Amino acid sequence: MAPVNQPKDKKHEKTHEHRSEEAKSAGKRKLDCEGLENVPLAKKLFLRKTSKAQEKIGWNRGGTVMKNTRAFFHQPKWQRSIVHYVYQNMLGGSIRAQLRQCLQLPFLRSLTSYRLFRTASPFDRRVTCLEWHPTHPSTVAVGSKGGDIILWDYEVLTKTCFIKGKGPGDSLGDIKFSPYEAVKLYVASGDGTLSLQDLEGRAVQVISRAPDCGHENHNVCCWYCSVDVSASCRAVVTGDNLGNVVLLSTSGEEIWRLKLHKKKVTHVEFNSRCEWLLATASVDQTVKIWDLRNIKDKANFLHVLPHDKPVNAAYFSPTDGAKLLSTDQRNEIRVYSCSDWTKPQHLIPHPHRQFQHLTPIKATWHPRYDLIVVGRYPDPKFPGYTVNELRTVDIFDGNTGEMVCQLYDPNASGIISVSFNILIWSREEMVMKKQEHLLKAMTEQGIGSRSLSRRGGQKQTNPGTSTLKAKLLSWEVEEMGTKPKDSKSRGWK
DNA sequence: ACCTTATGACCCC
DNA sequence: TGGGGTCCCTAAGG
Repeated sequence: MAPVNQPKDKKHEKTHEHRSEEAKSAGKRKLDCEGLENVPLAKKLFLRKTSKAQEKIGWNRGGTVMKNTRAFFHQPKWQRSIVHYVYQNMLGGSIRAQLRQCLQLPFLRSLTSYRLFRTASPFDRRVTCLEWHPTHPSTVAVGSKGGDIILWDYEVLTKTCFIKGKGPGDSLGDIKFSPYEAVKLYVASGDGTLSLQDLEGRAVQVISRAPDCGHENHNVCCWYCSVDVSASCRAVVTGDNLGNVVLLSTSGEEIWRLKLHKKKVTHVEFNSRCEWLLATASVDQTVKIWDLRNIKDKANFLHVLPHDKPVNAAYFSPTDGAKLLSTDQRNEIRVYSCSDWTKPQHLIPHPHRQFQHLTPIKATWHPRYDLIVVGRYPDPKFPGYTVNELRTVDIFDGNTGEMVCQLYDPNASGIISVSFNILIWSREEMVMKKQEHLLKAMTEQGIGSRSLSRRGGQKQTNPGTSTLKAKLLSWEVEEMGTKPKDSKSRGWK
């Protein structure tokens, strides 16, 4: 399935184990490691993209897979055939750059057949952030403008968990799964707190509070906008709307707080392969690369990457941590390489301009290929604009900068970035199969009939499959009984 | 059909 | 450095 706009699966590879000796002692060169052997099996098994292939061939059965996999891994390199790599790829393991390139092609071919699989609109405000579950392949955590968080397994009808937010002012800038306990989420909120939320209902732990501005309405002037967690450093970074970056221990002790940017820090991120490397992005139109071992003030960054507009995000590539993908607030996507931070390797023109009432659009990496996924917001002022230009999800090759695919489904009206609804895409044949499966479950549970009537005006494209599709597309998490009664929902147009 | 609400970024004093 | 006004121009709910 295709990441909608914010897959951010980097944490799959971001965790402790890989950042071993080499990463610790190394500089930039070590970023480019190809090592597949060190990747823990558990990680390989659960990388999101693998799930479909696994299901298809019935290999998704814990113990057996582990054994087989282990056998494969212990083959000497020279004995390995393409089968080994294909298999390894299916399991989500990291692969050599060349092979990744070669496997990318069939993946791209399958991408063109991706269709909307399921949607959910569980919030009364727009979606502001999304994170894939670190180990469960079909589960996402999604945060809203009102502070709500939903944990949703879209392969199953009734598996969700909903944490109600505080409403206005509790806008969630960013969420990250704890690398230690997957039931916990670090949450940066517009109410000024950085907290560790528990998805199983245990008490919320406030990790940090943005400085009090002294006004009546406490904290309204300062709030955290972004978070990241490093398992190996046992550290959390966060950035606020005034340009401060804070480094904390995972339990909340403040290590330092420095004003590293002139304006809002939209994104902070640890590098997955090099534990001391940190990237920050800001509306001050810069991305800065830092050496965590040596941060004193705003001037002693390793590199500045000046942009022409405010920057929404700067993500390290999950494949090797050696590239950085930035999105500005108008029409540029950039790919930088750690081999030369002085200029972007690719400057991709792309319309995704900032608008007050839209969640900022952020180009993100596919978790296993150097592919870039980004929502298009057609702009009459953008060169090449046409009147009927669609609000697609665009996919670019991160190595060439070429656009390789556009996803579009008329059922998903509006701007298809992380914005108003949660959209899950999957391969067409899988969509059919899975929708049938889910529909059967719905009928069995006697819960299929009311969703259609409640939701007028949905456009249907194919009369043959429309009923089925409409039911699943309009299916709301609300009907699973997890949505609070006082929360109004948004349906499909 | 029309109005309201929604804590973004920038410019100016 | 901070408050007020303006512009960017979506989308749902009443």
